[in-house]
Amino acid sequence: MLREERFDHIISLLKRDGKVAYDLLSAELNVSEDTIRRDIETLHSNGLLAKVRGGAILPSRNPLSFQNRTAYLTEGKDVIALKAQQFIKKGQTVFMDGGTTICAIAAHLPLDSNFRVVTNNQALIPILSKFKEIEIIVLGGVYNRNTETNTGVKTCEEVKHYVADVYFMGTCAVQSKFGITAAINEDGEVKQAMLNSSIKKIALSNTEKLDGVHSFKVCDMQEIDVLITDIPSDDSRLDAYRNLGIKLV
Amino acid sequence: MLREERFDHIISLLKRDGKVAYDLLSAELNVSEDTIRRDIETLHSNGLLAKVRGGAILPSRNPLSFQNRTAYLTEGKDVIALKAQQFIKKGQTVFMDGGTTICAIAAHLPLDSNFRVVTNNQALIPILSKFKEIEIIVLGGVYNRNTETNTGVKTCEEVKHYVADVYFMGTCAVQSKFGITAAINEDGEVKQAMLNSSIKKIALSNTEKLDGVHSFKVCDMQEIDVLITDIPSDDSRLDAYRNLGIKLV
DNA sequence: ATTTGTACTGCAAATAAATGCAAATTTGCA
DNA sequence: TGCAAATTTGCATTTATTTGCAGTACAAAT
Repeated sequence: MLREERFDHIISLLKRDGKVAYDLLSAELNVSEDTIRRDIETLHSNGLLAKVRGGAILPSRNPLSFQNRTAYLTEGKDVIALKAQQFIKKGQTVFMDGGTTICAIAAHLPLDSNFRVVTNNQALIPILSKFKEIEIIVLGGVYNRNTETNTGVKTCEEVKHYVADVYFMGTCAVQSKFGITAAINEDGEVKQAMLNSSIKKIALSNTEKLDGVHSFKVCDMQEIDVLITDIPSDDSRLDAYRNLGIKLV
Repeated sequence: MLREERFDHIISLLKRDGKVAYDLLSAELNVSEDTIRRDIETLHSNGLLAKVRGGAILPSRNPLSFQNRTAYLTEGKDVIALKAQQFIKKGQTVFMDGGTTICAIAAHLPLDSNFRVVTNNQALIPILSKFKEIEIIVLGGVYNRNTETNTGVKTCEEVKHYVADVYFMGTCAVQSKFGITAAINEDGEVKQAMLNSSIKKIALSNTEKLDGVHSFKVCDMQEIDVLITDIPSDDSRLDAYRNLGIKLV
C-alpha cells in the first residue's frame, strides 16, 4: 500500500467522522501506530488536519477556497507543473520568477518538498506557505500590481546575492530564432539577473506562448538548458528547439 | 510487448484505480521493476501522472488548501488605525513593519491615499493593492510563516536604502522604563534599522501590549516621537509615557 | 502517588530509489 | 540483408527513505 493511499484513507475517514485515532487506524491499515503517527504528522504540517492527543480532528476552520486555485490550474499548466517537479532535488536552491505557470508548479509540489525558494513573485508566498519544509526567501523591490512581482534595480541587485541550482523561468514568448522575449522590461531584467546567477536554466512555456515574440529580449534560446511545455517532448512542433540542443520535456 | 503498450496499460490502470505500484505492474507485464520505474519516469516527465514512493498516482490527488488572511480587524485596532491616518501626508514615504495593527491601518485608509509604503510585511501587500495611488516597495529577506514578514540581514540592509518621513512601528510590548521590546529578535532588528532611517517614529500599541516586556530590546521610549493607543490620550494609564515627553494620541 | 495510555528518541531492519554496467534489442543506413 | 550505433532492458551495487521496535519521558486519569 502506498503512503498516499494511507493519506487518502485518513483524510476521508476524517471527513466522515470528524476525527481519527492512532490505534484504530493502525489496526485498520495494518501498519504500526508509529507510521500512522508520522503520516498524521505530515498531513498536519501541511495544514490538512489538526493533531490532538491520540489522533487528529478536522482543522478548526478549513476554507478550501477553490476560487483561488482555479486561476492557475488550467490544463496545460498542470502538465508543465508535474513535468517540472523532477528537476528539484532536496536541499537545493531554486529561483522562481513571476507568472501563473510558476504558481502552478508550487501548487502541485509533493507535500513534503524540502528546498529553498528565492523569488520575486508575491503570489507565490501564500501558496508556498503550506509547505513547511520549504524555505522562502523574498526578493524585494517595487511591487507591480498587475504581475504581482517585485522588480527594479534593487531586485536585480538582490538576485546577485544568491546562486541557484535551478531557475524556473516563466515566459511570455519563446521563439527558436529570437529567443525568449518579455512584454515588460522590468520583468525581463529580473529574468536576466536570475539567468546570470543560476546553474540549470529551465524555461516553461505553454503552446500559446510558443513561437511568440515580444519586444524586450531576455536571452537567446541557447542559454536555456531545458524547455518544458505542455505537449509531448517528441512533438514535431518542438523540432526547432531540439535542433538547438535544448533538452525538451 | 512495445513500450507504448506498457504506457497504455499503466495509464488505464491508473485511471481505473487512481494509483499504480511498481511491484504489481512488474509482475503483470513481465518486465523488471526498473523498466516500470523508467516508464513511469517518462510518463511523469510528460506530465501524465504524479510519481510517489512505490509507484504513481493521479495528478489531481494533491489536496491543498489556502489560508485566509482576515483576522486583523478587531476592536482596538480600528481605533488605532483611524488615529494613525493623520500622520500620513500626500507624497510621503512611510515605513510599515509587521503585525496585524499595521494591517488594520492599511485596511482603513481612504481610497485615494497617495503615498509610498516601504514594508517587510507580506500580509500588507494584498491589502494595499487596492489603493491604486499607493506605491508599494517590498523589502525582501527570509520569509517567516508565523509573522508573515521578511527578516534577516538582507532586509536590514535594504532598509538603509530608504529614508522614511514616517515610521509606523507595530509593537509586541511597550513599557515606560524598559522601552519597546520584541519577542523575536529578527523582527526587532528590522525595527531598529527602520528607526535609524526614519524621521518621525510612531509606535502603535493596544492596551494589552502596554506595559508589557519581551526579551529583545528594540529601543528606549525616548526614541519614539508618538505613541498611538486605543485608549483616550489623556488616560492616566499613559502618564508615565507623557512624562517622557512622548506625544500621545 | 500510581497507573495507564500517549508522545518522542534513536536505532536497526526492510524497502525503495538511483547509479553504473553489460547484454539484448531495436534502429538507421549502406 | 548486414552491420554499426543507439536505445532499451535487467542486474548488481550503492544510497536514501521508510518502518517498526525498544526505551524513555510525559501527561492525564484514577
